[in-house]
Amino acid sequence: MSQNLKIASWNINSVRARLDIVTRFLTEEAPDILCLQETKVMNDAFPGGIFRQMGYNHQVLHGQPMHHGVAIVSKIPIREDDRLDWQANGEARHVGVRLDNGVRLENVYVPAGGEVPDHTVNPKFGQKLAFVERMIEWSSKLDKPTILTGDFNIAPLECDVWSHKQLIDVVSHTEVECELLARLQASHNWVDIGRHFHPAPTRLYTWWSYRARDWAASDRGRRLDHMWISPELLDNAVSHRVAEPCRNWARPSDHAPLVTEFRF
DNA sequence: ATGTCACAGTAACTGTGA
Repeated sequence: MSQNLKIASWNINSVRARLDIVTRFLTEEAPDILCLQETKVMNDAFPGGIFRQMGYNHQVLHGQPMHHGVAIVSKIPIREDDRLDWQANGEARHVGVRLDNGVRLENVYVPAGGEVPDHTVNPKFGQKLAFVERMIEWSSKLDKPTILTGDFNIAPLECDVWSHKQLIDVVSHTEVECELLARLQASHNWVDIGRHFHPAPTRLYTWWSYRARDWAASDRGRRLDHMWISPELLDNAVSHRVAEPCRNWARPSDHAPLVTEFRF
């Protein structure tokens, strides 16, 4: 007996400010599980009742005041596995759960890394690199089929940004970041499910700055959000797409959701 | 490219992070 499972991931840029669009998304898309990043809310102020009304009765929250914060809401049982602190500074950037079928689901919000891609003058950039280094140590020891998703804040391929030439020195697309992400991918032979279903150089942006006068017309996007799976799950993956229209909804997040369907 | 968001502290702004 096979089970269909739809998993979505969305950097929501404040879950409270986005209640209208997140509920619209759940109504239209009806994923079984939604991974959120940048919830920007403490756990006791998380609008869990709204999600419960929509059938998302299983919720694992890892929030903090003001910044960052991740959460997983689900229609099917999820059991909390861990909440790791890959920066060792107390920020809420990861939560991992286990599904009843034994698959792990890891939801991560990698640090943006500040403006200047030089850790000697910008400590945030160093923290971002250290964060991913610790992820590599963790990832290389994983021994269960795992789905790793979230806002990685790195656009790894030339076709993952609107201009490779103009962004090569911009944090999110620098050589050191792209190499680090490649090492993370190699550490578990992760399958980049976005590129599995939409091979390079297909345009597959997930983020567009708020600062553009017309985000869609200029289309200066980057692929910062990702869903990776253990190789043994590849046969279970049915489809994957970026729900780009959500970027055009009223009071949008600057990220669009990822939607992946599995069959187990 | 100083453009646009959200949050919190202090009271219509400023600072921070993105």
